Order: sequence, then C-alpha cells, then structure tokens
Amino acid sequence: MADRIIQLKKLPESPIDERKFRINYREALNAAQFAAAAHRDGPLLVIAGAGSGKTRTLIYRVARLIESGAPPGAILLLTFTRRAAQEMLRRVERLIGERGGQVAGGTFHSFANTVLRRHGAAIGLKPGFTILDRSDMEDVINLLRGRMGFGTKERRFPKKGAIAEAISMARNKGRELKDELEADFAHLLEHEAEILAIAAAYETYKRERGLLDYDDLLYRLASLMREHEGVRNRLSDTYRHILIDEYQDTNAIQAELARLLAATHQNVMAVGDDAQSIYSFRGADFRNIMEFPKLFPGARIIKLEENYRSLQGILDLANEVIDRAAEKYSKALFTERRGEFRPVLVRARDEQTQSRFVAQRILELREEGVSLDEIAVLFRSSFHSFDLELELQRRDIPFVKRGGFKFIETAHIKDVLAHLRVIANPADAVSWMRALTLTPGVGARRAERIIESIVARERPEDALADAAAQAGLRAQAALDGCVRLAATLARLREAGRRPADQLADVIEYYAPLLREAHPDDYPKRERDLEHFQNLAERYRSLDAMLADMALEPPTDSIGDVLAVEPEEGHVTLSTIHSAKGLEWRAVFVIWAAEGRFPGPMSASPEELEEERRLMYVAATRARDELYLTYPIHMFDRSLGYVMGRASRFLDDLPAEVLPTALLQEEDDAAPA
DNA sequence: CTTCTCCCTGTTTTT
DNA sequence: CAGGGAGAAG
Repeated sequence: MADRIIQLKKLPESPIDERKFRINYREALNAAQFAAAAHRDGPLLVIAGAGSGKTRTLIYRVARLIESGAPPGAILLLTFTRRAAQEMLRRVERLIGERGGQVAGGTFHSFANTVLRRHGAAIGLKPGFTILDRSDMEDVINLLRGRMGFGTKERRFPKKGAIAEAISMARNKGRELKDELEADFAHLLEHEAEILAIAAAYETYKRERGLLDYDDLLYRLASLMREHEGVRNRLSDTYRHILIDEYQDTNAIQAELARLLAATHQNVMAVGDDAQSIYSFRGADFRNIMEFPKLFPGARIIKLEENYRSLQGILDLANEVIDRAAEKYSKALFTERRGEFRPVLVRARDEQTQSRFVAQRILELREEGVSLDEIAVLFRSSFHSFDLELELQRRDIPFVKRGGFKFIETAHIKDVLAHLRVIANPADAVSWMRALTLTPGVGARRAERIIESIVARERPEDALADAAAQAGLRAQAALDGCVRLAATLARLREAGRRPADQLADVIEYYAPLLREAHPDDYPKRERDLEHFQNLAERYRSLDAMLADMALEPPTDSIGDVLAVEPEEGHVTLSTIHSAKGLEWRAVFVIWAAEGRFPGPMSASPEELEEERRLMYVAATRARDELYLTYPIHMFDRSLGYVMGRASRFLDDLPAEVLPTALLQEEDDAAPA
C-alpha cells in the first residue's frame, strides 16, 4: 500500500517580514525600485531611465543588504567618477548611519590601484609604482619615438596623441593593436610598423620602471585575477556584493573585471541606461549592457521607467530626441510631475548675445528665489563656455566649472609634481626628464644622457652633479642648476617628511624658475601652487597623494569669483560628460548648433548616434526648466561669420515639443 | 650638437 | 594656450 501523500506547500515568493527593517523600503521606493533593492543573491541588471531613481535604488539596496546582515565592508560599489562614488557613499551613510562609511567604493581605476598595491607582487609589480596620466603616456611615447629615430626626417609622422589613443583604445577593447589600427585608425596604417614598435617599447619601458598607465590599472588587475586563482577567490570572498553604476559605459576589460570579482558568488548588480552611453571614445560599448545576461546567465532584469526628476514637457523633448536614434531604445520616460513648462530653443544673434541671455535669465531665476546651486549651463566641449565665463565674471555671478582643463594638468603643477614623483619612484624617467629640462642649459638630449647614467641608483640625485658634467654641460649656470636640483631632491628624501612639507620645498626651489619662464602671468600660476599646497595638507603619505593626483584629481577649477559671498552658492558650468548622473532645477544647453554639437569631429554614423545620446543626457539633467540656445551668427576661423544652424538633434522637432524664441534688444520692439 | 625663442596652428568628451 | 616646427644663438 502506497504511503499517503502530503503536499508541501510552496512558500510565497517573499516571506521576508518587512517589519524587521528599520527603513520602510516599500514606502520609500516604487514597485520596480523595491524589487531591485530587495533582491538578495545572484546577478541583477537594472535598466534605469534618466531620472528614474537609479542612485536611490542603489543606495537603498546597499542599506537593505546591510540591514539583512551583510557586513558593510563586503559591499563594493564601483562607479566611473569619484564624485558619483563619494555622493553615493555619503547618502548611504546618511541613510543607515556610520556603518555605511565602511562600504568599499570608488572608481574602477582607484579600486584597481588599491588592489594592485597590495597584491601586485604576484604579477611582478612593485607596490611603489607610479601612475601615468594621459599626458605622461604621451611624453613617454614621444621620448621613445625620438630614441627610435622615427619622425625625424619624415614630416608626416603621426602625433604622439594619435599613437597614444590607438594604443589605449586597443587595450580597452581587448584587441591586438594591429587589428585596432586596421579597424579604426586607417589613417595611421602607413606607419603601422613603427607604431607597433613604439607600442612594444612602451610596454617594456613601463615594466622596467614601475609605471602603469590608466589602461594598465584595469588590464593588470584583470591579469592578476585571471592568473592567480588564490587572489581571485580572496577578492571575490572579500566583496560578496558587487554593485556597478553606469554599466552602459563599461568597456570589455571592466566587464571582465565584473565577472572575475563575482567568481565565487555571482552577486553582481549592474545599473545603467543604454540610451545614456556616451563614453565610446574610451572603449565603452553600450552593447555591454545588453550582453550582461550572457555574461551572467540567469540574471534577473528590472526596468525603471518612471521619471521623478523632470516635468513632462522636458521628457517629451528627451523622448523625441532619442526616438530618432537609429538603434531603438527600450524605454519611454513618463512622469506624474505636472507643470506648464516647455523647453525653449532660443536663437541668439551671436555668441555674445547668447551669453547675455544666459546670464540675464540666471539673474532672473535668482530673483525668483532659485538658488544658484540649482542652475547649470552645459555644453559639448569645455571651450564653448569661454565667452560665457567672461560674461558671468562681468556680472559677478559666481560659478564653478567642471570638466575640461583641470589645474592639475597645467604645466606648473606638473612641473612640481615631477620632483615629488622622482622621490617616490627614482626610476621614473619621465619625471626626471621634466625636472631636469627645467634647469636652464639642460635640454632633452643632455637630460636623457644624465638620466641614463643615474636612473638605476637608489638615490639618483647623489650622482646628478657628476653626470651633468659628463653629459657635456659646460656652462657654470647650468651646472649650478643641477647642483641645486640635487640638493633639493636630497632634502625631499629625508626620512619622515610630510608630503605638504616636501611640496613646500619643491615650490621654494621652483618659484624662481616659474617667474623666469612666465614673466607675464606667474602670479596666477603661483596661486595655483598655493592651492595645491593647501590640498597637500590632507595627505600623510607621498604615494597616496601622487596616486590621488593621477586618479582623482581635484576637478573644479576655481573661478576667480569664488570668494564672493559663498553662501549664495554658485552656478555650475559643465561639459555634458561631467554632468552625467547629476540634476539641476534649471539647465541651459549652449551652442546647440551644427558644427559644435555635434562637433566637427563626429562624422561616422556611430559617432553621430553617440552625440544624439549626449543631447539626451543633457536634456534629462533638467528638473523644471530647460533652455537650449545657439547663435545665428557664428564665427569660423577660416570663413569669418557664418550662419549658425540649430543642432540636427533639435532641428526637426515639432514646435509643440520645442518652441523657438528669438532674442530682441529692449528698445527694438516687444520682448521675445 | 643643443638649446632657446618665436610664430604658427588647431582645440571633444575622461579615468 | 600649448605643442610643434623652424631658425637663431650658445
């Protein structure tokens, strides 16, 4: 006789008692957001439209993981910019208290830096490696090109920037340089053999001297984890929950890092928006986000489509812009937010008028009670704001500018840094080159000879004076200069010195050289050095300071007006790239004109598609008000004044979605 | 042979 | 505005 069968009932999907949590997640989040935040284990992909509470969802998921018992240190939050990382960690801390501060987080690059300094020995890395930024990379390439004798006779050898770009792109796409050149750098193929030789020499050079460029940080971390199962499992066990923001901007290596980090648990949450992929120039491919379910089989997919940021009129515009994209995107944004506002396309007479309009409207907004902190002006390329910066200065409107040139990239800061880097890594020949050629009478040739004879030493500066004499330096002034440099470096190397004091010594040594080199504008540059000095005070180790300067440099170039009444806030001027993930109550997009946005460099259909997404990103930064402007008369260097046309991304939009306005002088007629 | 100086050009976007 | 090239000067 058969046993009696008793049916065991399946428990309902979510038996979790919400009351055990301190935070009321159901109240704080909508259904889709809640599903994402409450997700426990296994891969999860969140496709989140602009303004759909993506960051909020991430933060609540972190909080919930911790409330469910995950140690904060086991949660790793990877982002693309330091600002995004800091902002998130701050909000986590506010939500759940100081334990939130123990959550690990940062950019892919800074995470790689930390891991490689600790575990890099397994792949032959010294912990004291130096990080090369893009211009350092170009300096090395230039040095090698010279050494190898390329481009001296021939006129048309590719520029160092082009070579660096090709090398970097190949790395980020995980391709052979040869293939990359053939696919995307056809114009360099003429010099293929030389470029390949330079690339090979570049690799050797970096390895011999303990140098890593940005791409190496990711690439070597991936090799480390691929080749060393022990390290891989240790890292994966340490970080039981990996959360990745802006996944649409990952490239091939970053996707692999995600896979490697999740080796022992598959707990990866990726958040992104395919319509906001704007980093293909860095090797990012928005198809990555589509491939996520292939990389992590069984991934759960959640879409966030409701927008909490913008008024419907602004979303209508954004939807129209992205609707016209060649590749169709999966979402249409909608919102419950009601309001009359429609975005406006403002046609200004010329650039000056455009600037005047923006400045005037900013002042009006301030009159209406909008804080300057709630206003941003966005543009395609950082130089587009030059005229506006002057206008804002004229009217005493405080602003900060994000993106574009950072003060860390200016020659005088790099000069000062070079001296510190030589102390941190005596084998860093690029920095030696920079420091040495600053002394009068020493140029590239002699500097190289000097470096060759001293660079292998532990304290190269001890041999500096002799080497200088042997390198053919005759002039007493030049020899004296080398002696002074050696003395300064020797002092820097004394044990137990604070980075800030070391920097002060360098600046003392460097100040006369700076005045000599820039008699016209050295006061401005000295102010930058002072600013740098202040920044240095926070660091306890030179290595940490140098790594930060390469990976997470201070981004805001402080406008001269910053000191004016700081309590009233400041307008943000930003490239669209740097504005990613941020929002403001009122947003201006200037230079929304053909030839600027899209710019002249965007020719291929793919590039134009990316420009379109960029416009979409720009528009969706605005909460309540959005103004797009362009000048009717644009100045072109070769043609003089030409007629400006509205950006093709706005040109064909229906007038209900984007009405136009023309600016008029006050006494001309009725106001526009 | 090297360095310095002056004039030109041409400028995305970022870790 | 800086990076590169050409030519002058050390």
